[in-house]
Amino acid sequence: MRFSQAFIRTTKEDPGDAEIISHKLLMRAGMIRKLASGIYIIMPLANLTIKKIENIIRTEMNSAGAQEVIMPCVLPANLWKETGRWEVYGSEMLKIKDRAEREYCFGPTHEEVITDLVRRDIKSYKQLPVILYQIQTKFRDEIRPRFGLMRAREFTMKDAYSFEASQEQLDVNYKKMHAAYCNIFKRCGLKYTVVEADSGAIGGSSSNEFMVIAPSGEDAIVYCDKCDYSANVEKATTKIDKILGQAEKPSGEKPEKIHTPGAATIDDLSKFMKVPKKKLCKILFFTNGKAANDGREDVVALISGEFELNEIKLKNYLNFINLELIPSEEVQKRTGAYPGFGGPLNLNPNIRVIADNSIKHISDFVVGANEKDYHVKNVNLSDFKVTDFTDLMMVDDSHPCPKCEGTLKKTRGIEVGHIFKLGTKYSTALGANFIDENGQEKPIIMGCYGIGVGRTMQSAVEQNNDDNGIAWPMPIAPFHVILVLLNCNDEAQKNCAEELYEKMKAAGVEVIYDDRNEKPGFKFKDADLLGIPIRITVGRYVGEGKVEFKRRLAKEPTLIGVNEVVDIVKAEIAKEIRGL
RNA sequence: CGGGGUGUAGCGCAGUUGGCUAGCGCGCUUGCCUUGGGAGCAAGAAGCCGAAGGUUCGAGUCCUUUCACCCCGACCA
Repeated sequence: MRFSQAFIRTTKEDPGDAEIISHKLLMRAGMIRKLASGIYIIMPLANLTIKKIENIIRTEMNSAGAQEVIMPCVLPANLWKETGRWEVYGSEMLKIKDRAEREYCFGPTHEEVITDLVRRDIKSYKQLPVILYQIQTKFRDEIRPRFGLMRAREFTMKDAYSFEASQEQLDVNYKKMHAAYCNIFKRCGLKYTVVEADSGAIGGSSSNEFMVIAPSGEDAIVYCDKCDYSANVEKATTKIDKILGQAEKPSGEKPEKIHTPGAATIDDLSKFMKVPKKKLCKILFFTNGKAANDGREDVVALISGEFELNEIKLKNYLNFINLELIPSEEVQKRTGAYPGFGGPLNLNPNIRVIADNSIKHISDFVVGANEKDYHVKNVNLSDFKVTDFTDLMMVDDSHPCPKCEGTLKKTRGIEVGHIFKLGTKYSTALGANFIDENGQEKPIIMGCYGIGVGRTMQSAVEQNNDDNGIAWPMPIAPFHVILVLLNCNDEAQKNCAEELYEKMKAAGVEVIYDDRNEKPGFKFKDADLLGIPIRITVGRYVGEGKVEFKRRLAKEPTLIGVNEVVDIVKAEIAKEIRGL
């Protein structure tokens, strides 16, 4: 490709609406353009990278035994109503109607469609297992799109679905997919980690996320400094007894009301009463948010003041679709607690009280008195009712590893892939059954596996850049080589560059040839911004039969012979693409 | 949806207490000049100041409504 003819427009300045480096660089390099909030145009240069990522995904999926299909992006409502997700998925689903007022949505995910497909065509265990995948456009009407392709509303996703006759088969396929994902992200040149994850709205039993480590990541993850444990904080656990110790025997002293004027937060109260945070009982008030006459349920959550409450864990435990805080002005009426000075004593008798396991590890603790400016000390578990104990705590940096004697470290990640063991959630809902070897009808067991293609591209930029621009990993670079002709008016240089361009093309090297009549500095800046891994500069050494070879992140170029260029370049490319 | 902010040329921005002809930088066009890290000079094109309504002799500027976009939170590949 000649740069002079390429549809590439770079800018010197950062766009006004980009926040993170990868978004700025993709915009400045002219690789993506915004059409509307969360809706982007993939420009020709970015498309080359996208296609490379897709092909890496394809080869890995195919070699894991998956078969590519293409499902529609406009999906009829009836399937979604069958599984109940027409309502559950909520306003994130873009719903549309055709001319006959029939309802559709723009597919946010494809479990319903693929399960419907399979239930029609698979009847016997002999047809199982099977894995299908597609690379296709999804639309999710995100509450808040941001960071360019990182959280777009319209985006390209590779979604794969596996169908099995037994849990063992699912385990095998899940492992295959796990391995394929590792290969994919490795080949894309990403530094990533696999974490235990919450399965969220998709559902299912266990799941893993593939996280690209980056400070701009939207997810907090923890990993052990000694073993291989790592998890999304949404899911992470720890050893509470290593933090809090075992509960001491209650002192036997009676609960006693204490005047604590203005001490409405854990920090204030801890200082005021000179009691460690862990011996304060934090109380929070949640609801599933429905209207009072429409199945609304309020709950009270308790946790030691040492910890933060993990709302995801609570939401999952309660099996709520929605979890929100009760507005503080309504807390008293609905729960019997006084906000700021709330406690588990004398709550409304029919309200559910869910306590974090940490409460079991403390004794003679302090709770709110449900009265302004008062708390109660010397309280123990026997003094109030708890409906259920469960794990509700938010694991944090330096907490103990749940699996070994190590310590957890916290960092941030970008979720580029997510794999789930779905089980029979969708097959049961849609009646996707098969006959097993004993003639018994059973629901098909399923797994599903997603990769954000655009997000993967942008993550690669987020991890591979410097002050001058992008530095693409070789396997996903839009071009491997940028050939820079420094002075268009110099016949010797021009002839040399033209000849090299033709030779490289003939040798199958993916090369962009900067033949524009611009000054050298201008061209170098663009070459760096675009992030092409190898730069060949045709300049002042042409007379000596030499040109300059420079890797994108190298400080200085090295001189190589004009006749060596093709071989050197090909070797360099092969090394990195094969090496990964 | 709650909170905060921004809409002025393709991009990045300035425009004060309302004032006459709306500016700057980058980019774009033409010419000259120039060729090792986003050169210089000259000439030029390009704007319904997001939209609608209002106040006023007069609105980019004040008021009302509305739309779009961005940031912080809950959601996700």
